[in-house]
Amino acid sequence: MDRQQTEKDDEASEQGRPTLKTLAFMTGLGVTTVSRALKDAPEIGAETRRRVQLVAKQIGYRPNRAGVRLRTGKTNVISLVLKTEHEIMSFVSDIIYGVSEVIAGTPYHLIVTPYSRSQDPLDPIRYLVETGSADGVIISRTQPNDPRARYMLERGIPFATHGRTDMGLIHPYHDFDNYAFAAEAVRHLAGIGRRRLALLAPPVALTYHRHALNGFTDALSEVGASEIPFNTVSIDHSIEQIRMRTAQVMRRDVRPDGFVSSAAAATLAIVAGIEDAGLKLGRDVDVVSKQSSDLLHLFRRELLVVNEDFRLAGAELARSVLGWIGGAAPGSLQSLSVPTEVLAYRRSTPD
Amino acid sequence: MDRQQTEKDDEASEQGRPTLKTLAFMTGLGVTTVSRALKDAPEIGAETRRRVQLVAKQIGYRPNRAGVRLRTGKTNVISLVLKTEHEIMSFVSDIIYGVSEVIAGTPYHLIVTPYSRSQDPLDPIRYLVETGSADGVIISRTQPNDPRARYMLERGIPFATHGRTDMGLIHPYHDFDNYAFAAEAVRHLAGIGRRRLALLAPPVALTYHRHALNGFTDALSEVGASEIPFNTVSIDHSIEQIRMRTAQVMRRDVRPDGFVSSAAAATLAIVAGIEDAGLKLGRDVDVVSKQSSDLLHLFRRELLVVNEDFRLAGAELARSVLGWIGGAAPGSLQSLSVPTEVLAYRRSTPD
DNA sequence: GTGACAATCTGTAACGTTTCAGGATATAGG
DNA sequence: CCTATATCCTGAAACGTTACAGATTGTCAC
Repeated sequence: MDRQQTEKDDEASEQGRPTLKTLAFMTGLGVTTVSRALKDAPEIGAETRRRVQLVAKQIGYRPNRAGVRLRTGKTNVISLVLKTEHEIMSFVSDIIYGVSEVIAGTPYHLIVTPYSRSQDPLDPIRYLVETGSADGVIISRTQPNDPRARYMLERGIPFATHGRTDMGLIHPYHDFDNYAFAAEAVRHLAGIGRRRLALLAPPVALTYHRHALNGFTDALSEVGASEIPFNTVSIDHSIEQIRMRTAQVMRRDVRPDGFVSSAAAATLAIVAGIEDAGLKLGRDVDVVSKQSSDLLHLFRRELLVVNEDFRLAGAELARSVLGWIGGAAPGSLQSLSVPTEVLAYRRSTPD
Repeated sequence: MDRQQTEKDDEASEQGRPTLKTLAFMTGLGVTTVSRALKDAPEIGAETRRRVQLVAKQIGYRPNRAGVRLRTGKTNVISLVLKTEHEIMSFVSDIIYGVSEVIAGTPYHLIVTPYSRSQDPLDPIRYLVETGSADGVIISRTQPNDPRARYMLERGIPFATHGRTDMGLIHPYHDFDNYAFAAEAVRHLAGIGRRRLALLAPPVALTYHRHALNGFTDALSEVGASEIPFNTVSIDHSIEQIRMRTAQVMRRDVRPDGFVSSAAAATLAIVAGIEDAGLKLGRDVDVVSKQSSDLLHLFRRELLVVNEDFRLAGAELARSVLGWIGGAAPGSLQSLSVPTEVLAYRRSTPD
């Protein structure tokens, strides 16, 4: 009797999770054949292929990620790079859910790679690229001239940015149309008689600062309203800073009668500042704000809102990265989310 | 001249990232020696050790994760298992930041493993364990008799729960003391003259439902106040449902003059419901709410709040899991976060 | 001088996968 | 009957790491 098989018997009867070797033993085929059969290689007979796949499914075979990764370099990982500073009413959970939605049912895992304020934003990217820790990367807080995007383009690693760059380089992105948002907001405010408008913009360093600003000023001249400068704060400032600054500007003789706010949390601060100055929302001043969940109307029903869907953003970003990894042209993986119209929950009548 | 070295020369002069082989070539040592030297093994000469470590640092050697994982089974991954349903004002970003904080500077990566409402919560856990995808797991939405905790205990995989179980089994957890929160809230409301209190509790299935409820009822009898039943909704219900239900109960003859709310988003709904019924916060009724970021006082300054720090929770959970992986006793890795006292921003005087 | 022993170091194998370079068999062409 | 070719399958090697089982020194006791 042939006892050279002893080793193989042992291996295959071991308890651990099944490997290609297990499958090979069970089907009586070679490891190579099994590997090929599982990925529908054409040089494997149709019947063999079905047989292998059946057995694999039956015993719940799952390729060992470490094995694949070591051999091929493919990590099956998408990394979401995040700044860990506390953003109040943060949208990152929504982005994560959006990404998750898309990669569920793919072999991809989502890893979250954090960096802190004190760090160079390039650090985590370098780490990921140098250690080959991910097949694709998603970044946010995108800048017009973004060193991270440039770096990844140079190394040829697929990525997508939340927000656009402005370097003449082509890469996948998803962005909310902040130009349209700001412009619509201004038009709406003008439509209800507001003439002196202030913009609480995103931080200057980020690309969408300019988008929002341009939409704001373009619409201002279109409707013939004027701007009250409000650029000493941005939505990155603290609630308290925005609140104080708002109160200050509202106490002036020439004060805004309308605000455009690029973030929901900041809007709370603006409203607080307005009320600190003894003025009333909806009567003395109106505020149009972006929001990512439908909460602002509970806060003050006079608030005017435009919705931004971060879960959608996450999903689009994930789709883009996977698309690039899958070989699609980066230029074809760009999307822009069109704002909803300005929504008024209920306006109190000015008296 | 010895040209048997040709192969080795080639390998070491390749461009890719350095491996043990590269280091071995550069130092003139064997791969095994290098591997040992890097982990301070005692059988390596002190000088050799320093030399290897110096070179490794110089050329920026980083162990290949796939190699380690394949050989040892160690993934250097912590998985955070999350339900992906849209939670408004979600705290998951804070938890993620807290976890990140702790695992920064360790070789660990954080992967987010989602599951959706429709799925068995055990599914993602089974996946992780069966595929050996993580060295440690963090779960939330913990139940008194939690199948996930039981499963992981059986398989011996380190984990920590956000919230406690009640199965007589010992495992690491971090929890906010919701008993103390609810009790304190009741005492505070009683202290300002409120006698008929309603509790908006966490969903019944979760362990901290009972904690909150017990704290609530114990304190009620302690201060001699009475409960207005409000258990047809929980903080898992939609804003609209909570709002409607609040308005209903506030229109009754015998209505609450105080609420204890276990979540900030739900509090917005409660307040909206109160005002729907034509009543005034701070005059007709007071509300004590948990909050995880300091926003509620902007919403209505009459709100009474207790802060819960989810970033801390994330950090503690990460520390617990790492501790367990590191061999600490699970029983020593449990922590309970004591609530801050009830904070009043500013109360309007009842008239 | 020799055996024992400690101190350092090293090669080989293995983890699970895919790729490379074939090998075996059958079919067809001449 | 032999060769060419297509079809289907296979073993060996490699990815980077660690564990195992030595190998090579030098030192010391006797």
